[in-house]
Amino acid sequence: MSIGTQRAERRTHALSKERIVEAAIGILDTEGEAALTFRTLAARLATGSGAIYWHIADKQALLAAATDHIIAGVMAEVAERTAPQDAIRTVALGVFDAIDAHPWIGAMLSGDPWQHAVLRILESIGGKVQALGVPRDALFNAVTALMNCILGIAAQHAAAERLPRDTERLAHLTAIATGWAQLDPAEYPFVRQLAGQLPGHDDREQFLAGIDLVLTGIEGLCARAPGA
Amino acid sequence: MSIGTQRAERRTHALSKERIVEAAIGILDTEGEAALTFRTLAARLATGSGAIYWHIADKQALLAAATDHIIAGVMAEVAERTAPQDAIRTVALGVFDAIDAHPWIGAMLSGDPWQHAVLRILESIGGKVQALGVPRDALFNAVTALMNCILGIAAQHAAAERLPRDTERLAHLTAIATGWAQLDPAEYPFVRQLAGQLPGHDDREQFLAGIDLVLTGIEGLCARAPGA
DNA sequence: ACCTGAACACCGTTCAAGT
DNA sequence: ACCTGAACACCGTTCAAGT
Repeated sequence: MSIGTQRAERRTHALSKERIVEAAIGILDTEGEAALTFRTLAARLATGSGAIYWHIADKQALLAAATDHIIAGVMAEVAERTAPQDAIRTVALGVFDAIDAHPWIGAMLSGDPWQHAVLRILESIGGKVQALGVPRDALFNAVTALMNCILGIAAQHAAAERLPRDTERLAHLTAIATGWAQLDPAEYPFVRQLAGQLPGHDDREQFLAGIDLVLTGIEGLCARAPGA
Repeated sequence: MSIGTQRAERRTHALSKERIVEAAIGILDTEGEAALTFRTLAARLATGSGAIYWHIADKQALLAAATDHIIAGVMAEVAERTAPQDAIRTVALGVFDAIDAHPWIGAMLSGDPWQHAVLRILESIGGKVQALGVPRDALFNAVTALMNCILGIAAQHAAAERLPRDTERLAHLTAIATGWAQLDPAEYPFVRQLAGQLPGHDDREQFLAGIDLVLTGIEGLCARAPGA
């Protein structure tokens, strides 16, 4: 949506929920969460701030709609014709990459379990977990646990990444690790020991390792079930 | 804000970071997240709003300090002399119950991985996971995954619980489930199928089942390591 | 029906001035 | 050193008035 030279060009079409949501995503992605206000959004859409309320209830609904727009795109892309484990990893990585590309959806996804974007993920994962052979009475807990772990790990990653643009990742992590190393040895022996591994770790690998732990646990549920 | 008898009693001692944090927790717990402003907090402390800034950097630091205060209390209570698995479950349930009692810490814990409260949990869990016999090169990923799952699942629960006081839990869940059941069968077959189990489920059991999945996965890591 | 933009009721934060 | 509270620069949201 980068128009380059001028921004608030004359409106060619009427306002719509979709155009508002896309403009909001543009602001969130390029200028960050704090930059999205009804005033900046109205300016970009070349309208009054009150006009937005004709199409969207309030700011929370706007953010939920923006999140849903992105997650819907991700879920539409994941292929179906692979083994359940791989399909689940694909969905999980899709969510991870989406949060990485749009950090602001991290807080949204882990902040409201009833929003539509979460339902999409639940649906996408659900059938695959079922295909794994999880017994019926364990399915509810297994699927929700898996989804919450995906959202939880990905959200923490997104929050960790949310730092001043000029700070480089390695320098930032090194600074944090130095802080860990200086903690009281009597109170924080384990965290101190972990400090050295912090700067060098790979986020994506860390994420997938976490998902695989949950998948291993879910496979354990299937062992006692008969059949495939 | 109901002053009851009277709230803003004469200050007997000087302001301190601890007194400010405790007053903030009081407001957050009794009146909710939206009710905490520097004005209401200053009123309760019988001081000017600017005085708070002498002791605490800004609102984010205030919320982080309040979260740390609560988590520090929880971590101090967990016993040490049990088997690693049980000890981990105890810590996890402690976090779950703390988020249940103080829903506002849910968003805080899953929104900033570098805050001190998260370090406390990491430290508390870390030694126990190590005691489980996880190989050195898998420890970092295993511990962070477990912690993020604990925070992720508990945060989703806290967010789900954050609803108008007059709505009763069962009625609310039933309404959500009805919405699920009315989704398009072609697009949401799985979620529709899950709808029936939503109103009757037990949150605490759901949480523990999720943690146990991760623990099973972690035990799988230990199998290939020699020794205990 | 849909849009405009001033107005309302707030915020977090700062800072000159007090003690 | 520590506190006061008015002032500043914002918010989200509403609503009479326009087209």
